Amino acid sequence: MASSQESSSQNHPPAPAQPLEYQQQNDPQQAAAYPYIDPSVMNSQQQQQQQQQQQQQHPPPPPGAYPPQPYGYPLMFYPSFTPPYAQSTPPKAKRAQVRNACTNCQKACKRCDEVRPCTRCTKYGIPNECVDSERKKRKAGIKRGPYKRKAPDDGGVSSADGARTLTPQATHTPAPPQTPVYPPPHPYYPPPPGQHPSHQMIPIYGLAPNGTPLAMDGQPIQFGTTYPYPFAYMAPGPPGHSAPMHHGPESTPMHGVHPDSRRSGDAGDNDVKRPGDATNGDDDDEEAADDQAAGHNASSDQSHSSPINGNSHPTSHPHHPHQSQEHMNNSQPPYYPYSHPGQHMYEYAQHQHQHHPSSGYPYPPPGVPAAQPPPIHMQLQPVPAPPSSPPSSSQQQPPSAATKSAKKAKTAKGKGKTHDGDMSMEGQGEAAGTGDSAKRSGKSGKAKKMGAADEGGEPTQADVDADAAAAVAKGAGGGGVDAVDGSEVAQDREDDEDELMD
DNA sequence: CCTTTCGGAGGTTAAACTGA
DNA sequence: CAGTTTAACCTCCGAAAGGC
Ligand SMILES: [Zn+2]
Ligand SMILES: [Zn+2]
Repeated sequence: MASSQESSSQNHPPAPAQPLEYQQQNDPQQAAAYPYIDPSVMNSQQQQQQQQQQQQQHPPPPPGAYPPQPYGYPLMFYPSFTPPYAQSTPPKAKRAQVRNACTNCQKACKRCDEVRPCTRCTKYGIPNECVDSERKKRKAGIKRGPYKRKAPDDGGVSSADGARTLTPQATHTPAPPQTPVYPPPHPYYPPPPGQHPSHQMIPIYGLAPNGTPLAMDGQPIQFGTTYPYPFAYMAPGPPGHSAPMHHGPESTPMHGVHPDSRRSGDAGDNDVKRPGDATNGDDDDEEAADDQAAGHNASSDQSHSSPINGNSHPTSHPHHPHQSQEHMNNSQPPYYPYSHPGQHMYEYAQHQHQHHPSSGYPYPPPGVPAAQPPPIHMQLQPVPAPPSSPPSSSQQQPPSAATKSAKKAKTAKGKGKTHDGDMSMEGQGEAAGTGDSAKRSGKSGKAKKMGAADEGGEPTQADVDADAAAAVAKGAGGGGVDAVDGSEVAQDREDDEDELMD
């Protein structure tokens, strides 16, 4: 089964009507859009863990329990959820995510895949530069408060100290007393030990022409009212396909938290204190510390802190403030200037120093048809050097390189976007990052297009040409990105750290 | 129009806890 | 010590800003 998809599917209810991107997974030709992760690609540990998780959450249905699915993918619903097809905007399927993006993709903040060289690098003709990004080891020794334990009976979660938290169901379902109660379609699989009945899943055997989910008996499953057995339990997809075996809030790693409420403090229980809150040090403090490290003052950060996150957003995602702060643990020297109190210091750093490598990449390289990428497991062979592309000696410049220099110049100028404070910081960062940009300079500063289209995008000829040019420019230098790229991140980090030290 | 920026949603998984 | 819970760490989508 698709690794990331598998495990991640626990977090989010895939939509009955699969968004195009995700549907494409069924289409070998478009598999790369949302890569199907070949099990063979994932390491045994992954598989093991996934299996483990699956089994923890729900016992697999007996073989042949379900008739063949008209759709290879699961359909499930949260309680009281208006069926997606009844909504104007179908919910998004869960996003597939690789375990570890390659450095190029990471820098570009673009989708990578499990194979190496990754599809993207391959497409850009820089397979040899495709190396796994380094993953930071998780901090150990961080104390947490007592864990909440699930209360099997009431659908609630009780904390060790007696505090109670609502489960997703409780949170998202008003649970009107007079709401009709439907018996679970038969067959269904009993919830795992200790799991609340409301977590049971309904097998959906298909969809009526109008999109109504059908139970095994062919009868439409009622939605739109509180449904006691709201979760669809999708039968496994056809052989060779990765149909998640289970879904639903309970199966998410965030246990008992609706996917939409994962951000702590959401789900209406803002008062519930995370265990970490008690022991982990104050978020604000951390942020402040971070700010300091970043040469900021807290207030400015605050001001630019996302309107959604911190300040005005009515339905702010409380988790985000937290998420952002998690990067600011003062116990750990920041790698980057966190001019953004927000999360994604990684990406942010990238933005600061690299200006989206992606934009520097020709996509696909000249001469390479922009057609559908092959399925991942077939993407191992590097794209032959594009005919029109001069750099025969070296590969094309990675997306990053081309744009970086040009951009850096810009940014350094103080080109401000919306957040002045940030920008100023960014400016500093840029300045500091000069070394890097210098390294990258010498390449054409021409910015290329890729942006939105990105993975699936079709680069214009101009882009391609530009990239080619860039590649040439760079190619002369030899070295290639791999030298630069591989160490780029580390280098950047070092730079940043140095800055911070000051 | 195109590229870049970056806010932030969402996924993964290892460390902390917990109960047996 | 295995199972559970939590959050640290990470990916990358997609809208908005800015430049040409
Ligand atoms: Zn990649
Ligand atoms: Zn790669």
